[in-house]
Amino acid sequence: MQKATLIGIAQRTGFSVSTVSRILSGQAEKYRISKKAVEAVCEEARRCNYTPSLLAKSLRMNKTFTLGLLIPGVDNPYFANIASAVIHEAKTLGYQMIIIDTLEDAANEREGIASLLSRKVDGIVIVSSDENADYLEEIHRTTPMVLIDRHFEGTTLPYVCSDNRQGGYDATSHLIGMGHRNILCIQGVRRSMPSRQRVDGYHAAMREAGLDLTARVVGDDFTIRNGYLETKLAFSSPNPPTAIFALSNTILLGTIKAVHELGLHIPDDVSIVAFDNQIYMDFLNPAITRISQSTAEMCTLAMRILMQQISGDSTSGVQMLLPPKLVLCDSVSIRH
Amino acid sequence: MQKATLIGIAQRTGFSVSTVSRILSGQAEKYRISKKAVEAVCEEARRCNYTPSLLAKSLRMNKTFTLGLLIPGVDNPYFANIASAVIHEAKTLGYQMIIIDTLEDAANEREGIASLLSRKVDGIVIVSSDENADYLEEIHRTTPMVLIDRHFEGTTLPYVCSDNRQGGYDATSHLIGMGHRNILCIQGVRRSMPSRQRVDGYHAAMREAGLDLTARVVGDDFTIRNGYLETKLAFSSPNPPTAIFALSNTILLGTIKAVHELGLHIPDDVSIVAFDNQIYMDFLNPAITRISQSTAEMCTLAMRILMQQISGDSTSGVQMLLPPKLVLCDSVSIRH
DNA sequence: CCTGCTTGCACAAACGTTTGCACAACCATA
DNA sequence: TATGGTTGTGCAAACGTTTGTGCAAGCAGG
Repeated sequence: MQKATLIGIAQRTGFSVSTVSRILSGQAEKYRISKKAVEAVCEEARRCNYTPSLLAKSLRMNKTFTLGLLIPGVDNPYFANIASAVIHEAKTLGYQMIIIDTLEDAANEREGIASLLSRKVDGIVIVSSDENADYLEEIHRTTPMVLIDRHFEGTTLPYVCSDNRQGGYDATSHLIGMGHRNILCIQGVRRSMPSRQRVDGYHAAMREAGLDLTARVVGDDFTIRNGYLETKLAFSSPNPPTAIFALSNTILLGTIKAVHELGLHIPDDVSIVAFDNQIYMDFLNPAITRISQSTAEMCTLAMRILMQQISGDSTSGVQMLLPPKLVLCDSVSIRH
Repeated sequence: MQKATLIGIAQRTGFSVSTVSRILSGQAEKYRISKKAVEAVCEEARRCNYTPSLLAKSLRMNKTFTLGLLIPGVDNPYFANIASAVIHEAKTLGYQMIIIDTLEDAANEREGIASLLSRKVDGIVIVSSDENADYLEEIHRTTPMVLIDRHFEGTTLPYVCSDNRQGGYDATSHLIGMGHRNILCIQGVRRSMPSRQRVDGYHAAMREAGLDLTARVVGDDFTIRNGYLETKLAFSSPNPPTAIFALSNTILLGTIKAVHELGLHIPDDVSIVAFDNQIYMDFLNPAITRISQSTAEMCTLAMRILMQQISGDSTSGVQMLLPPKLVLCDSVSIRH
């Protein structure tokens, strides 16, 4: 049986394994290997369709050219964007990605990380669903890692996230500027930093406008269901909001569904601002005013930070917040 | 330096590598290893935080517990759905997924496959962007593989796809049944089987209704841009359609944008039926009548087929078409 | 003819596992 | 006292690479 390995080729060409290895890894002239040998080996390699085993190579070199990405939900378009950007970035850097969907569950996350470590990935990119950073800090002592989208307080872990507080503030200020006082804020997973900071920004803007008392924050999930439920609840209350700040694209969809069912119109009956910038938001009628995060840039920067760690540059601990952008559309009306 | 490997543990506990291996891989009682040994080894393994190297294990066992998924675009929500389903299915089966985004490009696809083979993945799931199946057939001779969503003619490669012809037929029939005669069909990537078969179904329905002459098929891409362009073009023609059949969710978005810009209303001025079932379609105003594919089921079945190949059951060559479903919403009006 | 440099290649260890085989020690039976 | 089975463990090969070291042959200069 013909084996398409260095050993097989060595036997069939009569050269040693080391020579074959050097030739096939492009180090022929560095080791001054004869033309004859190079040709014979290449010829045979082509003939038997040689594919180097990255497994063996990785074992020997202690490098896998593989990275891990953990995200809370591939199905959420926002995270799909992140996955897409990370995959492309990785490819241009010569890496392959293993994707793990943690479903917003810390246990899944840990299990996933264990699996990645066992596979000796060269680095980990993570949108964490964990409550605190201790576990990750521990891992980071031995493995390159970068947080994306969600970070932790008081940690030295490198991260690239949006300035969510600013985003929350901008969105709320915009609504206030348009004359709204009774603004409902529907948040995502409470423990997550993005949600907390967006809410912070919301509160800051409300306070600044002397609206502390009318501030209302509800919900606890980045899901359509959550947006739907909280919107319905709010409008069955004695004092329904004139505007809603939906803290994610999924929450937005739920809100819209509820609003439609209630027979209300956007923006005449209720104004809406959402977080995230999904393409379909342009096609909703009306198009949704929103806070756009620069996902692509976030991923590019994160990957750069990861690569630095991998290549051993000790300039670790880089932490960045990217400014979000208010995108004005047609879902906010003036309130007199 | 303390090494967290079998060898290290063996040295530190005084047992042999083989004994340690058997203990740590849960074969202790099979080999009748003493309680004392088991305890000592487990203790030490815990202490030094032992993580088995899947690299070494894979090399030895010739099995990586890793699969590859190639898709034309993670950013397209339809493919994101597929990725999500495949990842979950894989996880329950004990596999990890490497995701490759081919961007609808055959060269990327081949490169990606080469990379996967080099990593010795146990199997490949693929939504192919290639023109024909020759290359894949070649690979399939040595590697378990299953096609998803897109298949090829006259191939023995196993696949699980939607019955796109049926879907195209159903969508078009529905429009015809509602009184439409001038129906524009905006297709996706022409060479892809889904697009071709949906168009086939469209033609069949038109022919059946004696509308061969008014049939019109345009476009060549599963993108928003394509939908937008072709819709604009169609409405600048002397004989604009009364209904549009958009062959994907992305094309639909482009069409909607164009329709809005043209100041037309759905469904009063123009009726629309789309392919794919994305959640946001429910939130467009009006909600879009569509042909829904059972993505989750498709992936489950595909993974089952793949697992059969991996476990060596020679019941290969399973090819399935799943029936799509017409979901009636509000984007089609009656035409008298 | 001896020395020393270049050229071209081979040997063998190492990476961290799994596993077939061997084997010593012990015990029970004949 | 042999014989034979059980119990607990170790040895070493194998998986497919990379790479430091060694070395023989050829050649030039003294």
